[in-house]
Amino acid sequence: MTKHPPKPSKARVSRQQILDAAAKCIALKGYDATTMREIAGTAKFLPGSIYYHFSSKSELFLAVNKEATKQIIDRVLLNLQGKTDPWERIKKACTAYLECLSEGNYYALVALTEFPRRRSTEMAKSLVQQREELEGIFRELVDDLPLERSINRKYWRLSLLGTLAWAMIWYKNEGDDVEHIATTFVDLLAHKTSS
Amino acid sequence: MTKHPPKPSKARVSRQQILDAAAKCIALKGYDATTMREIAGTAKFLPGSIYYHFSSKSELFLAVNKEATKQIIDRVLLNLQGKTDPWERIKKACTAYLECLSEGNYYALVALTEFPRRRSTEMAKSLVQQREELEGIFRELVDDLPLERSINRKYWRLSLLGTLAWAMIWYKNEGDDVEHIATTFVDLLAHKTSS
Amino acid sequence: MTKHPPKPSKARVSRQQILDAAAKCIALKGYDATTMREIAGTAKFLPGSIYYHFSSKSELFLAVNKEATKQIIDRVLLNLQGKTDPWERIKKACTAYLECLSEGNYYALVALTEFPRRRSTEMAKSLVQQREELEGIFRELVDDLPLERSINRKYWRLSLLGTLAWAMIWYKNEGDDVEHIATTFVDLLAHKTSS
Amino acid sequence: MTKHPPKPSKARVSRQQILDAAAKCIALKGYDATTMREIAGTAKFLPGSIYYHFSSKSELFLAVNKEATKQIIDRVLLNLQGKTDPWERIKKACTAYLECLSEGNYYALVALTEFPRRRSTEMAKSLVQQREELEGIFRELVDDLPLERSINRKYWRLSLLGTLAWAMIWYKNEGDDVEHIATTFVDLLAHKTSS
DNA sequence: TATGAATGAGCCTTCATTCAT
DNA sequence: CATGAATGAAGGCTCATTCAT
Repeated sequence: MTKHPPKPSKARVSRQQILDAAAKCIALKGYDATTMREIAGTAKFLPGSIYYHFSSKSELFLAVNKEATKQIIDRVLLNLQGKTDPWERIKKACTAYLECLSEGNYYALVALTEFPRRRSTEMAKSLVQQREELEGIFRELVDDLPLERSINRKYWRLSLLGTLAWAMIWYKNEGDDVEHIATTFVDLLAHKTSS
Repeated sequence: MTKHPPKPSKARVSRQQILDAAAKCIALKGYDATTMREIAGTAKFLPGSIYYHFSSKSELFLAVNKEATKQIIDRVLLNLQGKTDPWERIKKACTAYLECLSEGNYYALVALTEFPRRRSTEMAKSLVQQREELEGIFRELVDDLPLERSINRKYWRLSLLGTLAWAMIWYKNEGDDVEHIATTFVDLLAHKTSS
Repeated sequence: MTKHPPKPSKARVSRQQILDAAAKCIALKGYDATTMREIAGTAKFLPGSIYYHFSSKSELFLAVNKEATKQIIDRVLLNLQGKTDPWERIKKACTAYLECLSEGNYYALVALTEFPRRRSTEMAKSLVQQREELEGIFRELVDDLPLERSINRKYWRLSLLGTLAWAMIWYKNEGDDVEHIATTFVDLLAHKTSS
Repeated sequence: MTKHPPKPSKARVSRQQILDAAAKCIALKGYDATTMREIAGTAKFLPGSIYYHFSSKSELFLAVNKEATKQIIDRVLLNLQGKTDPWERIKKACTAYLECLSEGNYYALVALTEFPRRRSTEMAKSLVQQREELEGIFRELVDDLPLERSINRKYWRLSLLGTLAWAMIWYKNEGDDVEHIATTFVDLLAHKTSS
């Protein structure tokens, strides 16, 4: 007997539309500069309608952020499936991360550009919490690497994460594919010459 | 004949106060969430008074950003004085960069957290332009490094800049001094073991 | 042949629930500050459902007010049953009036606190009309009193009604019972010393 | 040397205009149904301008209420000047009270129609506090009356206040002058025949 | 009958900006 | 130079109401 997928009620569909619209707007203009009217317009709703699905702008934002980290994590886990070599695993994870930054996926951009520091204490806490699982995965991946004993794994990891995050600043969808870039970055830190 | 320091007219003093206040506010809450009233309040002016010194919010922001990059650049150049060894030079530059991120200097934080992408085309152009000189310095420093031929200097530089920028996310003014951190990061990419 | 009580159809029950909820909300916060959502919530309905029973907020309000005056009138008439002495009759009427103001009966509170003056002409007319029967009863009761010829019965009545209405401002359900209070008030105006 | 009255700065004038407009709107439609836009329009300001003088709708309302009680109190005290006979004094006070209810004075109407019970705890406290001074004056006036020992002064006072407050419901600016009405009311309770 | 979902007007408030003084 | 006062557009959010199911 097969398990039925949850019936996509009208509400669920609308929620998704709004979420997508919010992700796009926030990714492009930032949370503060994004208006509920814009989000509504992008989702083809009227302004008031959003509030049937989300009780406030901040709640909507938190939902977008949650979805964003979920998408990155899912992509990373997908890329890791069946891989066992530690170096290959971390390269695959980085590839996933960069794939998420490819144009068109606004969620990931939100997760990387909205700094918790700027939000209210309460929101900040939620944001940090949501991001923690992702960071945890990278921590494990780095811990599994056969690095020379003298190397500080914490800084190694921070360097890699910074390198990846910075890609959102300079990466344009032209030429170099993300897998190559990811490999190159890991190799730079791995003290190997990239292939 | 001695060189007179620029006479600190009342206007210049006020300008500086406003600039400082704006830097602080924008660093802490972001450009969009910062109001002219807040800036005025922080600088102990009334909102209208700002407009004697800056014609608009965006102009004020641009001025802050200019000052921000200037401060980083000055600090980097200061640290480079008298240094000739390429590895020492890049480490010193990184140290300067991280020093600027230390708590208390709001300017640097502005330069790193306000993404041009989010601004109008015109503002974005100005922002990118203002940051270019700083990037140029790092480009030269990297170009001067005796890296193995197989290494892609562009990605090497991007990795380093990302690593440094990411520090604003995790760096807290506790324990480890910035010089040590900077050295560690360069060594990680330099294929050396940090001391 | 027995008289069947009106069959409590589901609709009638719902109607009553909504009416009660509306009375409570309006009594506590006033018509303008009461939302259909609150009423629905209090009645354990969804907002849209109210509109099956009442075509608009104002219609619902009018229905509440009608019920409110009906309840006061019924109570007054009940208290008057079998009484023939004019002074006793008016005291009993006042007692009924004050009883209705006792905590728990939100209807009466609505009738006393929602001033027609504030409503649209049309609504105001309805409200005044609904209240007229009650006022008429008091007019008759006062007319039946053996007052000295020099006394202006209109002002006497207005004074009594004002006195009673004002009770909603200061009356707390503590100590003195309403019958005693009612008697006292009538005696004050009757030029007698209350017992 | 005469004392200069405080120079009516522009701000003070504006404040008064807004206050007057608010009093009128709130008197006619009630606090909840009155919008800041209406108040602004009535005062010939733009909506945003109000907030230069009052930080919120509720603060504005509290200011109106304060002014309202002040006006009634001032009028009462004025009418009491030079009067020493207790009966004459209370009649004069009632006259003042009714004068304030005359059409055109919207402040007094606000004070009588906006029940603290319906406001937030904080606002309610302010409202009650503001009204207390007025009530205190009437308490003293009643205490000074040579009433028969058997009469409960508290209920006597409450009856008079209710009688006066109720006037706002039925009083129309036609015919009978307020002094006559006030006298009549006091006489009704005073066990005298009105002149 | 009742509900889930959407509507669009309207509310309180804030904002960057202006300008006479 | 700086301010007090005003502006008017826009922002987040709520509301009475509707209607297909």
